[in-house]
Amino acid sequence: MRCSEMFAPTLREVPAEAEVVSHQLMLRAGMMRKAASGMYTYMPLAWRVLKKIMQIIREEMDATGGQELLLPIVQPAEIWRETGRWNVYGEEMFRLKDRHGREFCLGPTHEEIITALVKGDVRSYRQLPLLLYQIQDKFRDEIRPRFGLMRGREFIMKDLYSFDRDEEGLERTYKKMYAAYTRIFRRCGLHFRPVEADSGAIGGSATHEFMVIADSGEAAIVYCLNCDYAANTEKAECLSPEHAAANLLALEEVATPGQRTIDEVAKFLHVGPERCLKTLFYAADDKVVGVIVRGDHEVNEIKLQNYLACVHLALAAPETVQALTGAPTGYAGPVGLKNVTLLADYAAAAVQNGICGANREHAHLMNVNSGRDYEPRAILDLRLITTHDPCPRCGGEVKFARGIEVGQVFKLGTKYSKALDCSFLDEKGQEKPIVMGCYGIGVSRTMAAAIEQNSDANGIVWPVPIAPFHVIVVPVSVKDSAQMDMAEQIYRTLQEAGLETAIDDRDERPGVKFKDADLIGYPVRVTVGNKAVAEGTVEVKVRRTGAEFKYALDDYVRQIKELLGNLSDS
RNA sequence: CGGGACGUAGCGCAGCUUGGUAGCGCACCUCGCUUGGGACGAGGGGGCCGCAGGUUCAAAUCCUGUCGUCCCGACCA
Repeated sequence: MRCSEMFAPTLREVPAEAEVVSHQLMLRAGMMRKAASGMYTYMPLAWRVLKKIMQIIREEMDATGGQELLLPIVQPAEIWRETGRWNVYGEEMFRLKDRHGREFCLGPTHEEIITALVKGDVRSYRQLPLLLYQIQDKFRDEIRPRFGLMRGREFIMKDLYSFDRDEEGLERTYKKMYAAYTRIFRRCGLHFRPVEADSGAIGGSATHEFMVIADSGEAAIVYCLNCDYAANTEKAECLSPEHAAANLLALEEVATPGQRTIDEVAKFLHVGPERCLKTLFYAADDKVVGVIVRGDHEVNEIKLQNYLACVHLALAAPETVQALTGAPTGYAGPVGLKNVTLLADYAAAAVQNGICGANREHAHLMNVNSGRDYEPRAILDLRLITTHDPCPRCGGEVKFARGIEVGQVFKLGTKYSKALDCSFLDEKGQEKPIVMGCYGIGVSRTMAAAIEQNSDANGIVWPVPIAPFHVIVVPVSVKDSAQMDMAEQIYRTLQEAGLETAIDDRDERPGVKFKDADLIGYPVRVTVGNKAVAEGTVEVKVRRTGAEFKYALDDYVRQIKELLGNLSDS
């Protein structure tokens, strides 16, 4: 590729709209432009990267027995109504009507339509297992698109759906896909971690997310320093603490004028926040529930929602709290509360002689004990894990990290096959629902995640396997025919050797070309200037390390290949 | 959906308070000069100031509405 012909308009300045580094650099490197909020055009350089990522995915999916197909983007409402998700998906789904007034959506995911397909054409256990996948654009009308490709409204996704005859089959498929995902992200050159996750709206049982570790990630994960446990904090289990016997003191009301928050109350009464009980009220669909956690803990709404099996969950309005407790927010407590279901977190119920709101303004209760002073409907794990918690597997120390979710593997079970009546006949002629799994990879997000993880002050530092080109040849002056002849010669030779090579034949000053090369992130740069011509050597600079080498004319191809190989391994 | 901010040339911005018909840097075009990390000189092209109303002799500037974009939030009483 000749840079003089390449459509990759680079920008010196950072567009004001870009916040995260991947977004800034892709705009600056001339890789993408915005069409609308959350919707982007992928320009040639980005498309080369995306094709490489997709190629890696295809190879690994095919190796696992997957077969690629292409499903419609526009899907009829009918099949979504059958699974109940036409309503569950809510505002996040792009909806449209055809000229006859029939309803459709732009596919946010494809479980429905693929299940409908398989239902029509799979009859026998002999046709199972079946692994079908597709790579294409998906649409989700995010509340708030942000961070460029990280959370777009149109994005490229790979989805594989598996159809097995039973749970054992699903388990085998799941393990194969998990292994394939590990290979895919490793091949992309990413630093990542699979974590246990919550299955969320899609439903199903076991699920893992593949997280690219990056501080800009939207997801918080927790991992154990001792064993290989790692989980999304939404999912991470908190163990029930050991119950220690203690002297239960008499309940006592104290005046706490103007002290509303846990911090204020704890400081005012000279106790740690772990002695306090935080009582929150949630509106769960059309009911209200009270949730008690320790003062230094936070409610995990995912766990709460899963327990309640509700569709909508949000903190109750202050007026609701006032009506239930008879006090303004800040003075709520479980003691004496009627007419509301109370749930307590393990750690909260274990607090002895604790402190909580008295359900009267400017007053709190001391020496509150679960079982004596209040009786929750249930005591369970309802909070977010902290770094003070032990690893739920081995008891070791846990740490937090942030991650970008680039892939997720799900055991769906029979949720969709039952809803859509997708079944097969086994050897005995018995009809059974197909057991499903689904496995997604955010392709465009993976590209962004790769940049989040691989950039410096000068621009992108592509991992070799997904770099748009391997090598850029930069003649210092295109007006110098000796330089140009040598550059062209090297360019042709590298191409013939199978390396994806670009030559910056633009009539620009060398500084401009070097800056652009760094920005775009070619892993290896060959500079052809007077020195190279005079010495008859090939000057090579490695983008990632900045290391420079001089190679002999009869050996540089091998050397560059070796360099690229070493870069891929690290 | 709530809060904040912003829409002026491809990009980054000034001008708006104190209305008088638009400017700077980069990019782009031409010529010269230059060529090892975003040169320099000269000349040039490009904007109905997001859009629609209103006020006014006159609106980028004031008012109203609307659309778009970005950030924070939609959570811990």
